[in-house]
Amino acid sequence: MWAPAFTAEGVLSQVMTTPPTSSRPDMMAVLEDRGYRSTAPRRAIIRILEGKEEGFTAEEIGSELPGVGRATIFRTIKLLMEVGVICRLNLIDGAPKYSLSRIEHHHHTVCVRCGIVGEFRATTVERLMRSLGSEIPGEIMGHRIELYVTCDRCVEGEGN
Amino acid sequence: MWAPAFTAEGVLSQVMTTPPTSSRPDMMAVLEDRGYRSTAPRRAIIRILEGKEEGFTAEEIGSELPGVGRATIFRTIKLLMEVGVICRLNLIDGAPKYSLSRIEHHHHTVCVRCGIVGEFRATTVERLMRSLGSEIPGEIMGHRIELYVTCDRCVEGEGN
DNA sequence: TTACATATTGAGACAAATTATCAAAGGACT
DNA sequence: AGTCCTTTGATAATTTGTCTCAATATGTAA
Repeated sequence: MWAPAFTAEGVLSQVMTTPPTSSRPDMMAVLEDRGYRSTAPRRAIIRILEGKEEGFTAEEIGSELPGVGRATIFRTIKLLMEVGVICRLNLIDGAPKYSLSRIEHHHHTVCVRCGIVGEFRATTVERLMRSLGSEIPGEIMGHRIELYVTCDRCVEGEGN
Repeated sequence: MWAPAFTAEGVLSQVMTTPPTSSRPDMMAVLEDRGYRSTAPRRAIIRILEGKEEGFTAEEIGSELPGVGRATIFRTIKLLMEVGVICRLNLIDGAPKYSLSRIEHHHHTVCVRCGIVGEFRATTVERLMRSLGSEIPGEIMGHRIELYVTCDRCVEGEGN
């Protein structure tokens, strides 16, 4: 068990990494607000997700919850993405991973070695995106930025 | 058959979209330079790829080349990615798609409706990435930016 | 141009990540 | 409790790749 890849520290509005304790939405409440029912499997999945600070895979959740069907795991993940409380990202090789969305709009860092996921938000990024908008044809609907890094932890443990 | 989502026009170093005729590397030559053999299946795949202006899927290539084994399609795509002449990107839902790399380093626009892919390069993006580097823990190894848009064509044909 | 060592291919099994089907079970509301 | 509609689990099917392995094609040296 270890601390998240990084925490906010000395960074201002420019670049803002997420402290692990930043407030998260009550995921079940969000679902209920949208008319979805509060069921035991959903609550179980959400409870597991709440402990995930650095991204997770569907398989990971599944194996922590034998008893809950695989299809339900995927259905719930999909639902949570729809309502915006988790989001999907891709490792360099395209392998899927999910992450909690604790701050409105953000982007991810993914360690190319261990796959650990971090979040950051930078107002400059948003500003840039807005200005790109006027140069690029079509209506911009959204964007995704993934920063591939070698996390501090992997840099240190280089030799093993 | 239709024109690419957009072409360079009135945009300078700031944002630079790719004109469809921009010079592309001779993909087979690139492979040979790396010691890979020039085989009939590889040449066939590359010939198809050369006609793809807006991104393609592996399945698409496969169905245009019955006769070439599925494994070979994937192997060749992988090889071309390794040598850097094509790259992989993800649709909003995570579905994979590939695109020719006609400019060194670039990013993609993907239509959320029709999936058509465009490329752009913006020096501002690179500058931003460099500055993010100093704020984010770990060594930045690379990044991926995808802009999800509704392309002009889909905006027009709204009602069908 | 033949001859060989090795790279490449195609078929098909296998794997991972989802999605679809459908009958059974579970919530919400009266 | 009863009803209606949502959700679930099991399992089949799909999609996107990778692996194995025997058969074939290439590049190069003779």
